[in-house]
Amino acid sequence: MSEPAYIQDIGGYEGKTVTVQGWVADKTDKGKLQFLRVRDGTGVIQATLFQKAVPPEAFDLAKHVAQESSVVVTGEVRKEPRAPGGYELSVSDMHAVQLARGEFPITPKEHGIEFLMQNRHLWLRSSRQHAILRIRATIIRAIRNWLDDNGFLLVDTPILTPAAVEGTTTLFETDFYGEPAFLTQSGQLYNEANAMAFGKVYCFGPTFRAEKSKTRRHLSEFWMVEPEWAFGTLDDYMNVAEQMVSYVVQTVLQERATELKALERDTTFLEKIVPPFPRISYDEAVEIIRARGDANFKWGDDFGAPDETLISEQFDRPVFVHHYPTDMKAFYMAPDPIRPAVCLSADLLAPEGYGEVIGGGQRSDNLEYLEAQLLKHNLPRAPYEWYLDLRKYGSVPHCGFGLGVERTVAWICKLDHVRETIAFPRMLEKIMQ
RNA sequence: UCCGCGAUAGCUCAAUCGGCAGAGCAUGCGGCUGUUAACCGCAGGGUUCAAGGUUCAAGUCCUUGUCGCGGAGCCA
Repeated sequence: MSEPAYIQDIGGYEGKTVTVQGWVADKTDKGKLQFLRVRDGTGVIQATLFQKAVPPEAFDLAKHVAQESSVVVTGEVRKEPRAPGGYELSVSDMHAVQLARGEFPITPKEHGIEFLMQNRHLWLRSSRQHAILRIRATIIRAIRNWLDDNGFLLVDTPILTPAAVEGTTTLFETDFYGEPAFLTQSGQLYNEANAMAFGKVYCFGPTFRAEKSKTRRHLSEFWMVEPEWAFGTLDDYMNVAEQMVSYVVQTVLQERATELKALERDTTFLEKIVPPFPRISYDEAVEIIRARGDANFKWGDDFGAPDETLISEQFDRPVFVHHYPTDMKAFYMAPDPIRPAVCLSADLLAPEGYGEVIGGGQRSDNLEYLEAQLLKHNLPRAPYEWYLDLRKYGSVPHCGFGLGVERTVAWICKLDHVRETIAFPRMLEKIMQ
């Protein structure tokens, strides 16, 4: 038996005979000549079988093998400009591991989204999904690398939580030994405890929101990275976030050019993603909306999707919108000391209409203010007692933010919908595979 | 939760005014030594989402329901 090889390394085997183990992605029958496109998860290579060059059983197999049958193909690696990828396998022998039973649902032709989502477990085998999920993996690795290299310690926060962080209507409830427990909406409050212990920390994990949101930017289960650090201010947060996001985008440009090209992503937009990012206040954002969109937009209202698009369209880079009205944001956001009606928060809006990819800001370090905020938001004190402790024992200014992985992937890949950015999306009231 | 659109062959879709259920792709068989969205020929393939109603006649019109898609609100 010849040397086993992965398709991604095939260029290093030119002139040698190798064995590729994979699946039949596609084929062309030319009579006495068969072309198979074989996929092994690392890539696709064209395997060419001439009738007189292979055993009769192998040729018969190639002629009749159905799409997505698993096969082992042995042949000589040849440089071949006519083949996709530039290399081709001149097959000397081939056998099947398992012949696909019946027709593979996902053909090289077009399909509707409903059908594709029903067959998500099989759709993952297609080249477009490969490109997206490889870029996702690179984005996650780049985020981790940047944080690890910049002094942030990974301290993961719990997924099962006893109480709501920001209200209860959007929580998934579970039965925890007979007591209600909720799937986490954010690691934020725990992050603050960790930041007071370790200085600079981050958590990275799944997050759950039972929101009745049925849009192209919402998932019920999504991944979020949340850095949090002591002695950090609103400006520090924006500096860190723009460095991290720029690093992520540049890493994808360097390492995933093939995948971006497969997605037909215009990378000129991505190449511009370098610090500094423009920063505007909520007040200024309202002016933009009033001037170019809704003239009657009320100060204190949250931005809708069209408003966010309008704002982000004014810039060629992601834009921070800071100093939101205090009443609009979570109870723990620090109010501006000079103008308490606004708080030291900022969201990062991605370009090209992708909306909010980061939310964050400076947290209040004041015990009395937080006690008052709990009352104002009708939150019970007992579950937050430990959180208030953080303001009793060496409270310091601190800040942090949360970046939504799926929205970031959708933006960088320029996808219509976040459902393709994760292998098995969990969407509103829908859980299939 | 609200608004809009849709459901016909395995898939993507067509079917005029209410009048014989169609195409392309996929599949099967045959042909072809450079295909790569191949090409050429032949063949098979239908509870028109469900239930009810109007009609001589319903894929088409009406009612209800189910599911899907798009958008809004809310959020990352």
